[in-house]
Amino acid sequence: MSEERLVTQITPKSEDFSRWYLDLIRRAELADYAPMKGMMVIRPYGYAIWENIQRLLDRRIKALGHVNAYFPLFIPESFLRKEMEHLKGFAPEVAWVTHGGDDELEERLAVRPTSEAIIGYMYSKWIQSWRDLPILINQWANVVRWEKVTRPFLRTTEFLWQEGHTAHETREEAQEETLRILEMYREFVESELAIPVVHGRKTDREKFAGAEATYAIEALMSDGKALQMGTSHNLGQHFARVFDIKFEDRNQKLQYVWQTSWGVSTRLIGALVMSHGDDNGLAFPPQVAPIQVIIVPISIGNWKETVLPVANQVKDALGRAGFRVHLDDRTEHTPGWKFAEWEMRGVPLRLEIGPRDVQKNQAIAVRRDSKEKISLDISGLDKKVEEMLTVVQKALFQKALDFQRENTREAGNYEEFKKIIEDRRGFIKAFWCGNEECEARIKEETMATIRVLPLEQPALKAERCVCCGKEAAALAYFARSY
RNA sequence: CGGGGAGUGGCGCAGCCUGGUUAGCGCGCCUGCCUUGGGAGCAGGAGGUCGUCGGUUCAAAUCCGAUCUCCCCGACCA
Repeated sequence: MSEERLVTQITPKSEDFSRWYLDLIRRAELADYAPMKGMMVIRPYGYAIWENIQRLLDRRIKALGHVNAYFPLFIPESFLRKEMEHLKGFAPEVAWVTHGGDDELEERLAVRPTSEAIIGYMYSKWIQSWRDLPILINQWANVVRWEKVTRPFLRTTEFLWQEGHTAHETREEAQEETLRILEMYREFVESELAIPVVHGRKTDREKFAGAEATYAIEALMSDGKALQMGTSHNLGQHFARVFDIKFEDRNQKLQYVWQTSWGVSTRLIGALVMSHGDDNGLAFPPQVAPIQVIIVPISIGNWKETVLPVANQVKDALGRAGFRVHLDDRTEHTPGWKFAEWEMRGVPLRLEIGPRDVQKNQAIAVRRDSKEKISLDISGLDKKVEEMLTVVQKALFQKALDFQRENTREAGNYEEFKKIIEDRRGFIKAFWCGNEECEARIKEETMATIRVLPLEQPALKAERCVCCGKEAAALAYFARSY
């Protein structure tokens, strides 16, 4: 019966993945539509996830020597125009400010779609000597891209992200930084978000406008489509030349700096929904869950005198131990209703405390991911909770990893490739000749694109391109993507 | 941006084709009683002017036009 009721609220995942995703985001109060096209409000329950992501990622960014700063939201048009390749990449989706009050501006201002231009300009003022390098700056900001098709969290007109911008003395240093960040993202997403990824280089066709090389982490969502989770760009000296970012090197020669830029966005929240959610709702990894432990008192008889005080003690104890814990002591809902509600909201661990439990000085702990129930002694509960959250975190990752492995297939020829994409989706590992025409043809005919070229490439012998049959240049991961 | 579908109390929908009293239904919400170990029950009650603007008409949720927004399918992207 509870299953039937849920169905009326959230479309089952198997029936319509897209509606399931949208229903869930609104029912769980992660976000709501704003009245302007493509814009959303991130509600407190959703924003709490972003705060957790920020905290956990910011720690890693700083551990690698970066510092935070903040650059302006507006960028003069002439700055964007200096880098035509960059401008062409973003021009169709830039929002322009043309007036200040009633007065028309002499020069239009772009609402930043990304900050390379304004940061490049500032770096040119700040950098003179090799002693000024490297510059390792990160910014937490909002950016605007006037996208034609939008989806909550996955692609919105305005979104929140973190963008790192570094400048280095040598090409090698910049490349090292680019890969160091890629690894940081991989480790962060896998260990904190419990989402397994594949990582590697993007093809020229898919790389960032103005970059020499783009690297990315990509994950498989549970509908078999890939989602780009983060990118790290080696910008070479493109922007340095345009913005005249020069320094006198150790040999007293004037040269341009070598730059990188990299970012992850609120899209990660959408990835959490699509990776771990099921027909009962969300399932958050404990590391980023807004609430890690929900306490539901079993309200029977004089529970307010007997059960509630114990529940409060447990809440306080877990709170002191550092857990994000919430006690649902509302009187207008039954325990059963609360069970279903908090499962839908993805809380990883539930503690049920009723009169019987109080008698025995115990609580019932229930995992969101497996529904497994066990009794725990209330004394020393924090240790047990810690253990269970660790187990849930690992189990979610393992489940997602199993899914990724089951849905990563090899295609030896184009017929196989097409069949897999049609029937199963998922990742396809296949060889590619390196020719952009094959890449384009595959996209045209199957809607699949090269997500990444893995960094660790097998030694090539007589392998053939899955599309044209000519000599292969690289192994690639293909998928249909968001 | 092209093709298709849709906007009616908080949510999900019916009504529209064939204009005509107080715009219905389920869930939710409020009050009371009674319940509470997997989304309880009964009784009473509040809440909408039909996305927005304009037109046709004696009369518009219903017909016509424009516009905004959402969803799906394609072309473009964190």
